[in-house]
Amino acid sequence: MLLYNSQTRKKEEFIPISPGKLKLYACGPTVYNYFHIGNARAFLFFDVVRRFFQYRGYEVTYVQNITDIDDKIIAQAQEEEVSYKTVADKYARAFLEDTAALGITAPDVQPRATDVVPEITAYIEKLVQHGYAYEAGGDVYFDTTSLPSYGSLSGKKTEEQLVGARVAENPYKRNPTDFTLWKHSKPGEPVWPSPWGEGRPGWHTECVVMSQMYLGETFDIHGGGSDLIFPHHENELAQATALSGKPLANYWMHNGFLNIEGEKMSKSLKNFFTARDILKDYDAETIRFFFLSKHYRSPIDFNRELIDESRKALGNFYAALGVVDFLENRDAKPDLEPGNAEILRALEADFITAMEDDFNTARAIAVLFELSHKAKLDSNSSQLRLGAAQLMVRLGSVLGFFSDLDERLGSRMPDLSKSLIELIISYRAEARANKDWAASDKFRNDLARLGIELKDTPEGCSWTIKEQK
RNA sequence: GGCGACAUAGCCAAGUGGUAAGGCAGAGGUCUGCAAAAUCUCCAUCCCCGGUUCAAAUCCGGGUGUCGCCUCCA
Repeated sequence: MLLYNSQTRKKEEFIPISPGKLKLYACGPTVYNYFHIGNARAFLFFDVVRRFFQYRGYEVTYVQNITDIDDKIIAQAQEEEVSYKTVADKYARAFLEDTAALGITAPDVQPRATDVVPEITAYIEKLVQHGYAYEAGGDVYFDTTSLPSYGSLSGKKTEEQLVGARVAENPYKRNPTDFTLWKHSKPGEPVWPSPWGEGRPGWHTECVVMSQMYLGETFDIHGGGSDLIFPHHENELAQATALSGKPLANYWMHNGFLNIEGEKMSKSLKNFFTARDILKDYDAETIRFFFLSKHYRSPIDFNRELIDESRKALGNFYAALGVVDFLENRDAKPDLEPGNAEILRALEADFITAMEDDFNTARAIAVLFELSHKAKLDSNSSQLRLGAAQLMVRLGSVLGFFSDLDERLGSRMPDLSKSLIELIISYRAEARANKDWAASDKFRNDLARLGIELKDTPEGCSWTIKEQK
């Protein structure tokens, strides 16, 4: 298993801390608004990381924080003219709803910053005691010059930061790169007690505390979007290194950004899409396919034409399932000739190889297409076709596809409805036998209007429910 | 100013030394009452210029172009 480690900027062989176990932490949302489609990419990707390790037999512990203390939440509360807590609760709930709608399995632990404030203040106290942090003007800052290794994750040296000069002047900071651990409160802001007076913790400390609480001093993978490398992850690492002298995570993984029509997504350009909005137009698996069809570290351009393409491509998988009557045969054990069994084994190996090469999901999807092709090919034995379809579903599930075959393939439809459809099809067959094409086409068109698509095959007429969206 | 990424067919996208996966779109054939589906066939020499090598999309150097981070941000 090769992973690209952002810290070393190389692909490295993955060696778990405990054999057969994966401890994974990925940064979750700050709940000040509905999360956008770019966030969705990160959440989806780490969902796939988790799924793949599980498929490979790992016992995975996946922790994702919910940041519910933050300046942006305070600002949003003022804008909506409601309480701070109302905003945090509202968007935390929306986050859970929308990730579930995207087919993302909930992490094993989803701690909230507000639940761990005492632990955070204790952590900051230790940093102060050991000389890595100092109080100034009611705030507490981390002294970046106290840690020689500061900058090792992002490759930034503290001296160079002075040149950039984009950091706002703060008279209390000893060094421009020092970052806030604790902020004193202004009137009307939510507060928690601390040795430095009432205030609230900074973002960087929340994450390091929550990750170590549930995963230990050092865990396997820490992930998030590439913009988090600096300063967020750099600062988490600095705090952890200061206190433990050990790495926070052995591997740092960061997904690439998403552009909208070739431009950076931003509210001012009005090209800002929430996942919630996109889910109104596209189903979750189409969005998932769209993201996974490109490597996770590459930037990706989001536009409707490309997602329409993804939808069509994904439809091929379902077409293959329809061809082999998958629902009726999903549990059947195909009786494969040795040669055919070997073909399927080789394809599964290809899939694993692709995924073990730093999560090459694009190549993994190509394997699914090969399986789909095998399932559809008339000249293949019915046993091979079924076996290919079953493998396609099994491997596709690792990527998060095929989550609701019953719904998608229509077997949840009440038997009465099914019987009615079959009845209409039998009338149409009668009309066709009498070469009454007008009647035949009317039956087909009327059913099509209801979203039921008929296909005449050599074995008779089959029907599928067309995707609604 | 510092750091980094990317450049493959009309579009999307794999591919880090041995002569270009896959998807979408397109063209033609088969099948079909028609449609759809299915199936068969076709469709690139990898931004430019040098270099290394028996051999490079793949390594090195130099260009050009696009993008990101350095400030809250997935």
